[in-house]
Amino acid sequence: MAGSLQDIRLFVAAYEERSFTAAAQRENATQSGVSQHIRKLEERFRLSLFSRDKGRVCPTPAGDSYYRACLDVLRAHDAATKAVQGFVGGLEGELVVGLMPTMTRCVLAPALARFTEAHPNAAIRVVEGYSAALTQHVQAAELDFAIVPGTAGIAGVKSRLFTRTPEVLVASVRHAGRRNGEPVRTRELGPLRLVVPSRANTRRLSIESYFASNGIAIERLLELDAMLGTLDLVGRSEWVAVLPGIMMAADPEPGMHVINPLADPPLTLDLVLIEPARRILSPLASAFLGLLQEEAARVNARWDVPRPG
Amino acid sequence: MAGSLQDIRLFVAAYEERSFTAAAQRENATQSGVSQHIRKLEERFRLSLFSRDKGRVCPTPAGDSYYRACLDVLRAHDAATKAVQGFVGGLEGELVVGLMPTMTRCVLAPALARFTEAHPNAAIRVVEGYSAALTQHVQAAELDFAIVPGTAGIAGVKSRLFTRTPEVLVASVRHAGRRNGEPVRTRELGPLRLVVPSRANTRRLSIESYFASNGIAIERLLELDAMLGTLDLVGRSEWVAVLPGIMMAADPEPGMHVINPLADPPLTLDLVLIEPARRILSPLASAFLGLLQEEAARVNARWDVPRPG
DNA sequence: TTCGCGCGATTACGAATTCCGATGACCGCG
DNA sequence: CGCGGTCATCGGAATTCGTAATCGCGCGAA
Repeated sequence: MAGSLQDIRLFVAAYEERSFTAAAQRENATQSGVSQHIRKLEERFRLSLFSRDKGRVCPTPAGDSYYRACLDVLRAHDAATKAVQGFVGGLEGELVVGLMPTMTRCVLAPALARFTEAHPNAAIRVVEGYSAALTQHVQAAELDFAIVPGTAGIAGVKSRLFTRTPEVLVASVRHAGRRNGEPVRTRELGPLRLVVPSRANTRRLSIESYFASNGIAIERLLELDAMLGTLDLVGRSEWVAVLPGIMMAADPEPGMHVINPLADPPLTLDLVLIEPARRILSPLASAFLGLLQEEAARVNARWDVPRPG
Repeated sequence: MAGSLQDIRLFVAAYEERSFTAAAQRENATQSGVSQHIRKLEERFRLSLFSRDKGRVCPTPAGDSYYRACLDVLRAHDAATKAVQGFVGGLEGELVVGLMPTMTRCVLAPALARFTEAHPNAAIRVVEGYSAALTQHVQAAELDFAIVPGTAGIAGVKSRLFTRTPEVLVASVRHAGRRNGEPVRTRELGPLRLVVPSRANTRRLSIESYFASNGIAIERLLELDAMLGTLDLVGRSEWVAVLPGIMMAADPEPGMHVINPLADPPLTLDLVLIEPARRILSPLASAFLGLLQEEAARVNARWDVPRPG
């Protein structure tokens, strides 16, 4: 009842060769097969595609028209095949990972680009969130894994160090008297207007204790959980913030911020990988994790202090 | 090895329904069949088109891409089917007819238009020629039929009257003092500069004898076998010609010629249909002949003289 | 004219494919 | 834990497909 591609292939061959026999050879079939297929078409359409008299086969007007249309079909089929071939190679499957904004700002994009390139037929979904929400999702095994700030162990969640990144001081280029990139000594810091995350955020505690134990005066404290808002405020005012270096490697608005790693002593942030304890990382998850780790290392290298000697 | 349209149909249905079972119902197949077809595709491409986990099928990126390409294939196939459906109805076959210029000037075009409309899948070829050549081709059975001026019987050729058309006097609108269309009496004709066909043409004899037996003076005689040239010459000079009315019903350059049927007595030309004696007219040939005859009658009516009373 | 020769149509039969129905595994839900 | 839904799988039936052999026809050579 319904047409098949073989009909069309053989018809096209017969049309182009002007011979059933030649068409059969070209298409690795037999003259009889070609004849049958074309007869099937003619019966379905209730009209003849070829005129067979005088020993030669030559197309009728309907055959001419059908031939041109059939070329489109074959071209489309070829295109479909080629389209899908672009997805071969690489791993397959689905992947959902949770990342905190610290990771999504600089590291995610290049890792994602390499991942989709290497595994075109993998479906990946990234959810951005803070540690509490991400940990919860990992517990529920709704995420293959997540990257969060180092925390205490949690039931049902397996964790290990993902990377360590220096915390950096971020200030406006117009108000800070420092050169971008060079380490800043704590004793050189005057009284600061400091933007910090809320107490729900793990980093808040370490930042406060760092400033306290190094005797740095804090002129004012502003609690802000919005990362984009923090960066904007810092860029336009005398407020400064302490942020993970891994997210400040590339400034989307160059020249707006001055970024200086905290040195003497340094303050670092540990990012840990958490995954559902009951599962093991899928090959796809491992692949993406590897890429994330490579990109994280590349970005962290930006803040490597040249050692003396 | 090679893809089939059924693969594509079922894949598309499964993609759109997001369910093998629903796809099977839609395509009048079984869930098992759908599953097998899609597995076949996936094995050929060596990648998965659907992700089957958690009880639902959802397309992979490759599946998405393949789906879009498959729509093009199905559209193209539909277009091919519809294209050929435009040719159903009417007769089929091949037809070669021979016509003299007398027929091709006014009668052929409308007959051809109606013919191709009514029999879209028929292949028709018209060869233009003069009676000798056409008769020869009919003898050789290379033509289904031909229309030629009435002649004596010829071996191997069956003939019968096709139509009778009045001969008309054609002159330049600038040199003739007559109104277009009205009959001209022989005695009103002064000495003429007359263009005639060569002696090979059947009409030459009848034209000469007509002028002789009606005592019309011929100032000069010009032998011209080129029909287009004759018309052009007549349109631009004092030369006149006698031509079959059936070919002068529509003047391609209106206002150039004055055309007057010869009356008192009238001169007419008999056109006869000739066909190979050993064959009978194919249905296609009959159909075209009928149309030619209708159009000839319509054109001849242009010269009907309103009868008194 | 007659005789091959080439080409397509037709037929019958064996092979391959497709299709179907039943069964099994899996998941979410009650 | 059973229930209803899904898809995968399997074996056999039905269909399609390819093949070989044969026939008819037109053409060209003898």
